[in-house]
Amino acid sequence: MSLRSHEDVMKAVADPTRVRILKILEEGEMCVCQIIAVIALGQSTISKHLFLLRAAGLIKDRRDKKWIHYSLDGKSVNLYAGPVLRNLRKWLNDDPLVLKDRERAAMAREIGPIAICERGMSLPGRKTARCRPVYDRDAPAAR
Amino acid sequence: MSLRSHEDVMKAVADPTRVRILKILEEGEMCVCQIIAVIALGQSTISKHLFLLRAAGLIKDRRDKKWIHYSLDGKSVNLYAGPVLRNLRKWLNDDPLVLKDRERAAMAREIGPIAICERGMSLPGRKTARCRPVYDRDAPAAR
DNA sequence: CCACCATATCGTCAATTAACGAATTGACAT
DNA sequence: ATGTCAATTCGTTAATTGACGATATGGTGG
Repeated sequence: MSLRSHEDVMKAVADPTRVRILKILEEGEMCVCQIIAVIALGQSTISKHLFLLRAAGLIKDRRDKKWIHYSLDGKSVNLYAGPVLRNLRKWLNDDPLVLKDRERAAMAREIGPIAICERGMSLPGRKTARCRPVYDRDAPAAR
Repeated sequence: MSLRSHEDVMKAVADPTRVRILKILEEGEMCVCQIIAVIALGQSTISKHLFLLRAAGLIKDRRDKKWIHYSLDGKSVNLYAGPVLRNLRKWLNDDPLVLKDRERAAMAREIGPIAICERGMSLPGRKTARCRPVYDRDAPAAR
């Protein structure tokens, strides 16, 4: 446990997309297809993010039938993972994007993996506009 | 205080060089030329790192005569800075590179800014070999 | 034991980042 | 006022990163 593993964890939580994933996992485990639907980025992109989060010891996975469910790793081998997850739980709970993700995550949980995969890993969303919440670092501060 | 400022702080501590700087500042404030001598990277490189750490609210600066002294920012405006600094204080205290930096920092403090600047911002070091402690992410685990 | 399909991996591209040396800045001290 | 010099900013380069679409993998369920 030294600079190396510290770097892994900090780099993992330095990316807003990965933080968004961690924040929706706070509510409970989720399968990959659901995470893809909520975050609305390419499947390979999400897969890579999950790989990095797991490599950092922040999340763990479990297979159930055709689906792989990810969840926060409560007892990580990485010394730094626990405290970081505990801080995160207290933080960002009023961030607009995190809130929106939570809503979408709730929807994804209701719908369930089967229906989400059938729909091509997307959420219902509004009929007209493409509804994909994105993180824009340079967006004006929340209203 | 949301994803944006969280990102700033986490990105700041995701870089091992910046962590090394924070760890030597734990022992007390230091002027730029001393930090350069301890970390042994280019002057402009260190200056950039200090800029990012300050932008993240992790450190603050103070001018004394010709020298600018940096120190950990105990009461940062960035909500995330305090907890992160507090964690860091507990962490990495047995990392080989951090330990070596501490020795060099002690030396730099003894010598003082004046002498260090005269020496071209370097520490005495062993007579023969170029003695520059570097972080190698892929180095075999510490002996 | 085979086909399917959820997930992982690969290859590519654009954007970001960390390093360097050179040029600039600006406070101090004459 | 002005030269000095510690520190910052600039410009370049190589390495890393995040995104994508296409392809590969391997567990499930027939």
